[in-house]
Amino acid sequence: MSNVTIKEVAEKAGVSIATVSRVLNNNYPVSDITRKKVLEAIKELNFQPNNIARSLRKNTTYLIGVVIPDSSNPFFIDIIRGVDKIISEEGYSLILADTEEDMEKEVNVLKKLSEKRVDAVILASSGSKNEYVKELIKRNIPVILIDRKIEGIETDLIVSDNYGGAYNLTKFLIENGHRDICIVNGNLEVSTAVERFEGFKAAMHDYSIPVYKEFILYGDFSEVKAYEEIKRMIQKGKLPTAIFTANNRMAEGAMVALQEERLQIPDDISLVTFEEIRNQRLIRPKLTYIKQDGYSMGQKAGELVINKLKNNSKIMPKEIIFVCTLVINESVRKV
Amino acid sequence: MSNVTIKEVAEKAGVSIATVSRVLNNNYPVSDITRKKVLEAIKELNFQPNNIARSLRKNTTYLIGVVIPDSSNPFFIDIIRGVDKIISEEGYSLILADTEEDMEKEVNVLKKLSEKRVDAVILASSGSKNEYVKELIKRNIPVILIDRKIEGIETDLIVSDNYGGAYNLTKFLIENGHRDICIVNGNLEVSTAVERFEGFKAAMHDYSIPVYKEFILYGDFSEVKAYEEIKRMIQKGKLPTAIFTANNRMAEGAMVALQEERLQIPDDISLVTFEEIRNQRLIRPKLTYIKQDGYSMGQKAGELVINKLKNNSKIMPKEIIFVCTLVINESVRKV
DNA sequence: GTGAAAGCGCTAACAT
DNA sequence: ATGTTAGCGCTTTCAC
Repeated sequence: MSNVTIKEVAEKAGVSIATVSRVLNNNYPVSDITRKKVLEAIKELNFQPNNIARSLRKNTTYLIGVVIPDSSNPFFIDIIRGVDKIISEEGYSLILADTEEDMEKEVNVLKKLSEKRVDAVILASSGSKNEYVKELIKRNIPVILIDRKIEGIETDLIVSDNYGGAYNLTKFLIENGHRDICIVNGNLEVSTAVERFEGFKAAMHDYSIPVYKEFILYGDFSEVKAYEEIKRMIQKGKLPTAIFTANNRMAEGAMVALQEERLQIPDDISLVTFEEIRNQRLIRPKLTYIKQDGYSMGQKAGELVINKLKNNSKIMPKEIIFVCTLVINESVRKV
Repeated sequence: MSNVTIKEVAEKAGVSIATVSRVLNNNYPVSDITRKKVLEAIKELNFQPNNIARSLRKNTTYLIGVVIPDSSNPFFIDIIRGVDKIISEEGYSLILADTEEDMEKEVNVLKKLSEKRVDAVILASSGSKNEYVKELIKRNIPVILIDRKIEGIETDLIVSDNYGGAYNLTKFLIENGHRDICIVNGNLEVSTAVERFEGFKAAMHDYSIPVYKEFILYGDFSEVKAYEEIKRMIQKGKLPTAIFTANNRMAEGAMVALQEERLQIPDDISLVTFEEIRNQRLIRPKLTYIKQDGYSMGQKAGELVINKLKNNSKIMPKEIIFVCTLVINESVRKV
């Protein structure tokens, strides 16, 4: 039931509150003897500084908002872990918000974070348009975009090379003789989905392979939608020789669908995906996929934020692109 | 670069700051005409209330700390999601902290949360002893323990029936004819590990089956430790007919170890585990396991917290036990 | 090296 | 229904 303040400490130590503040912050000269008295009083009273008062005064909360679209996707959890690793060492805490791929929720969440006066926001957006982000920047809250771009926002950006990765993944299929390739897209309101689709189309184009409309499936990054779309395609009867899913969750949905339809990977159909699925090592066959490094991306975001906050730097916004590597396993057959 | 305050709004609207506060909080009568003026001024100035000032004044932050031991374990992420679901609807934000099964980190994290004046803490502890938690409670910060108990703390508690679940899981093995059963324990400083071990031993005892020392493995809930311990046991040459791992991560480690040693589940050896592994559906064989409901546990924790905060209730601490169900799949052979 | 005092932006008790 | 004002707990400028 205690709520000891600096004032009580000052009284107990027989000094002014200013002095207590000085030993607390260690930023002004204080004689050894008074310092000792103050520290003793702090210990005896079990005093704990009130960071809210400090925040009000200094206009900084040591809070960083991290906004992700899907906390059931381990990729975003990796990002979280990377961010936390870096910022917690510097005394910051992480406010986590999951928008569930919903732009309306995203705006509400950002508003809430802004009112709570977070020092910065790291955002993996649910769309490619979000005017409210400009509001944050105007209010002097640095925003770091991670994984997903937003149109018309000049700020730091940390992304994977989605285009290049998708291109290489498609190329790998083509070089293995595949021509009838099905792509399961993510939500095309999101930059990563668009870029992966573009990379796919570019590779097909470069090898002069037609892209059939019935092999372009429109998913939304969720497992269930991918599952449904693939099921529907199969039941229509015309099958591709290979499927490319635009993220890990949709690959999981694809595997379940193929399993249910008794289509063997890779004998009956090949499957590749962007981003590793969970427990890859225990799943047969192991999928050929494009590896992203969410943890490092998160760390990088953390570093950028800290740097920005410490140096209050008006440095030019950085754009950091993580190269993705192609990991070849056993889910592609030569045709 | 803006930082509009209530004062500027008041000036613009030609009223006092108290009136602005009143329309903001909507808790005192204000005439329609003044309200309209104020709202207009707010809109025009793009005013946003400063929650730090409000927090200082009202002594509440609408921040809830959630402390977990391992954010790479989807069970704890489920808990987070459940908590977030409930509290975000009520305007609260979630500060996430991962202690990585490290008690020292845990204490530091709690200290930080306390200084940041979170309204409550939901804690899945890394150990069964944590004196600092008492400190929080003394400081009037409600603490809800989730998943893991702490000795000598009188507070709300949300746990699985670890003892019962482990008992039933062991019983299932026994009823399938197994006698040489190996258990891979979690960190026995943690209540869940102890209770699962106790449940295991009780079942063995009830069926008068000896527990051999060489079949008691001491893991720490991590995949790698379980992997190593099982490898070591196998290489010693004496094999059980079944293995019981005390959590999902260790089951994953076990599967990798068995895979590498070319031991087929369940033909060469049976495997069961507490808590579902990731992507269970895609892994052969599907494991027989004890299902926990992290999401519901998290929701329950959220509800308890909200209830506590809203009613400032001095209700007796609740102890909520989630029954665990045995899910029978194909990883156990009859012997 | 230390103290007095202003003030961060808000809420709420007290006036009117 | 509205205004005045004290004060939440701290930091920091200005004196001395």
